[in-house]
Amino acid sequence: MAKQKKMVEDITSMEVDFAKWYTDICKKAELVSYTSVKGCMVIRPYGYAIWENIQSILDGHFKETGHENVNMPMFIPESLLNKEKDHVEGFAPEVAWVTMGGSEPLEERLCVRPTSETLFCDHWKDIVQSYRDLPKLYNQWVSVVRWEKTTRPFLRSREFLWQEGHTLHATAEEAIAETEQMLNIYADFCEQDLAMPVVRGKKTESDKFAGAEATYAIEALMHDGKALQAGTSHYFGDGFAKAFEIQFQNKENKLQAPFETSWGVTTRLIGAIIMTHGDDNGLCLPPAVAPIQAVIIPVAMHKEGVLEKAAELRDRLKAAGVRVKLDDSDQSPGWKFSEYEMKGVPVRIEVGPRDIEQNQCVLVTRHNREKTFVSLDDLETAVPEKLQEVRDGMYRNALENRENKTYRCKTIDEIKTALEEKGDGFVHAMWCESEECEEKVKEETGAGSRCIPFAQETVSDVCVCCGKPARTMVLWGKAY
RNA sequence: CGGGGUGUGGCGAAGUUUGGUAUCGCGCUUGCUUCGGGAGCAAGAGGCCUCGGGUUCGAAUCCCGACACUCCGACCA
Repeated sequence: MAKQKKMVEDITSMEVDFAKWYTDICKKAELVSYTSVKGCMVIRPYGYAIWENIQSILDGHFKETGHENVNMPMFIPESLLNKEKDHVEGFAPEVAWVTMGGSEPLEERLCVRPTSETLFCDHWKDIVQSYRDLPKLYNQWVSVVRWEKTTRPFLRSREFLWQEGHTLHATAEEAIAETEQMLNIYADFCEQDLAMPVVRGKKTESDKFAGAEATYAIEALMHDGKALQAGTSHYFGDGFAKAFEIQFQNKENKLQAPFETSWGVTTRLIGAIIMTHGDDNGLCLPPAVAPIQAVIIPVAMHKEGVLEKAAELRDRLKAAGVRVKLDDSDQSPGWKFSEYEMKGVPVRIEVGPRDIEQNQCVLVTRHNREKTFVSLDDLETAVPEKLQEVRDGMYRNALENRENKTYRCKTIDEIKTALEEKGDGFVHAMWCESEECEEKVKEETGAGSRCIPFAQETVSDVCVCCGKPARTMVLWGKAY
């Protein structure tokens, strides 16, 4: 893409300072605002509307696959959190504690949920007796708290919004299938609706969720070459069930522990959208989740008939199912062009007296700024077509960026050279499956193991680190 | 949690070295003229200078402390 003239002077250029560019977008596009508590942010209406769209699409998929929504309390008694050993050890360093009720100290302190496995287990213990009670396919849309040391809007905040699915099954096979199904729902959603290519894979032993038998994840590559985990799905085996004494009678009339899964995506997805698609003019939103899919900007709107025509177009598009906004505020057209570009609205529609005379309007797509003239008669079909074009174009750009920044390396030196010369990115390299080698690669190159991709390829026969026979190909990268 | 940087109307900054009426640009309000890539003129409104303690006749400015933001590492969705 040709280098575009920078129109919004207030946004720091990506190339100058990517981190500052990111926070500029978050503030200028009115997605978030800071509060007086470190790491806690206001998600403003425009940012929250993106989340609502993410929610409604995913929630639909959850319901289609038989899940029900519930709501668990936000407090977990310390004794409950302590029941699964690996789980506590994983989360203890970052939980917030409630120790007082009013002015009275509590008998037992309560943790503000960092995740709710323990609550679901404690509940299931009471309600599951028979194989007929299974499976339990639950989900909740809530916020959780993790006392992070370094915080950034959407990417790492102390309180964040997410959905956490928790399911309980009679057999391991069924639970494993559930884990895979949910990972695929996430991956398809990211690729189709967020126009963001992801790598599906399994986390290494050292990187899996606290208490899990296996953790699966989708990994995306941001514009600056850093990796971002966009969603996870865990298989717990019967470890939690045993720790929490959940038992059911199977068809053979024997007591048995059930098998469990959990899976989640968070508001971090909004950060992923920003860093995958944004440019120096601002946000660029995938049409499926854009709060405004098309904005109508009347030109010379004081002239007779312009506003009326614009309002008519708005009503027609609304009836056609497009999330459309008519901006009839008294800012100049040029100001509005920049404003909605910064806010990432996928399609802009310009209508002025000249257009009306010729029964046409101008459609401009955000991701490439291409202009096309369209007959007003065809608007209801032309706009949805453009939205699809934007999604496809955004996906192609993101995929191209990822391909350009994916390196295949046979030695640690090759990794170092690639990252240094071509910039941060994904590295495909072989691994012997020893934790020492995993650790050493991270220490020497800065790139940790992101996952073991399902789509394997053979870069070499030997481990990138120790030279012993390789067992798997790992996706490496510097992570957010 | 370790190391740097910053904190002044909504936003971005000057002023801090050398203590003395809080300044500029953008934005905001009102009016008129404009309108196909951030319009022009005119008149206005808006500030316990992050917070808490000191020093001083007097503190945005000096001293001590807290908090927040931010960048670089370690940990993490």
